[in-house]
Amino acid sequence: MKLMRPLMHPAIEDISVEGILHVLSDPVRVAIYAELAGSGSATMCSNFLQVSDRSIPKSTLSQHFRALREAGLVRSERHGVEMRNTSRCKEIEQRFPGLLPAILNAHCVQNAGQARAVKRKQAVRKTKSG
Amino acid sequence: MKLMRPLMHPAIEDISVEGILHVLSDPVRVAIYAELAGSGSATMCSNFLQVSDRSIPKSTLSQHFRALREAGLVRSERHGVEMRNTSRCKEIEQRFPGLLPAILNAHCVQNAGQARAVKRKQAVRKTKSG
DNA sequence: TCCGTAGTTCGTAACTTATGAACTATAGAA
DNA sequence: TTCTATAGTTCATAAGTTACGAACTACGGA
Repeated sequence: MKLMRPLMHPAIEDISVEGILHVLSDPVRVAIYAELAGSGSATMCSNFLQVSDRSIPKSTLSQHFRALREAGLVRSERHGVEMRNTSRCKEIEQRFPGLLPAILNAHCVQNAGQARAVKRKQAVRKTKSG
Repeated sequence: MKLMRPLMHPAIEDISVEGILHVLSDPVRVAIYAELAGSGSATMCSNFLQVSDRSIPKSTLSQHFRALREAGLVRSERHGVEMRNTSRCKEIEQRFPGLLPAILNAHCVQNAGQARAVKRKQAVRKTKSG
């Protein structure tokens, strides 16, 4: 009978810039983290994402949360059958001031730019067809 | 006779946060970039690194510079037999304000912390032996 | 005790990265 | 022009990483 390993969280001083950058260099993981740390709710259970985007298998999501946790970006706690994740942004802000805000802001800028590009394309298509 | 492909540089609007984070999540590449963009000289030829750190094979260094270039962090130009690399930090600062300064600063913080940890260990060793 | 839900682990296929050997490209000497 | 040295690139491949389905654990409630 193989048992589940306990959840590992690095101490704040063991969190590395490379680790943070690596974990946030994946589009799914930045999106999760942006939701958690940004405008969204302070806590998020992994299942929320499975419900909102059925395209990501749950084993993959589980690995993404593990990556976020082991890089120190997120604190996870089991509550009954579900897992609650909270951002460790305050701690990280102490160690690496400005890093996470800058990344999240860049992420927003990029998303806004993409949305604008899509609108432009739609407008062009309408002009051609009309 | 296979010829060398031309150097590809993305347009500023095609540079992605994920690409930047991924490329800078490698310790060798952040170190190169920090040297280029930070306190060091504005231009750097790849060979400089081979001379200063013999432990990295030149084919590996070549790939690292290609990664930096294709993520949009660096502009490379061939000058005779050597390659000159310059940071594209001004352009990136326009697109993603504060992102690169925050990463470079975090990198400094981390290096400073590591240096302090090493000194602490040395001090402990001296106390034990003395 | 059995079922359903939430998440984890494992095996493996697909992808990425590092590196040595062989190459291109250029400058300068003979 | 041809030879030689230097700087960097490409290619093959070995080593490492990641994604995902199937089978599992863990917990709550009927």
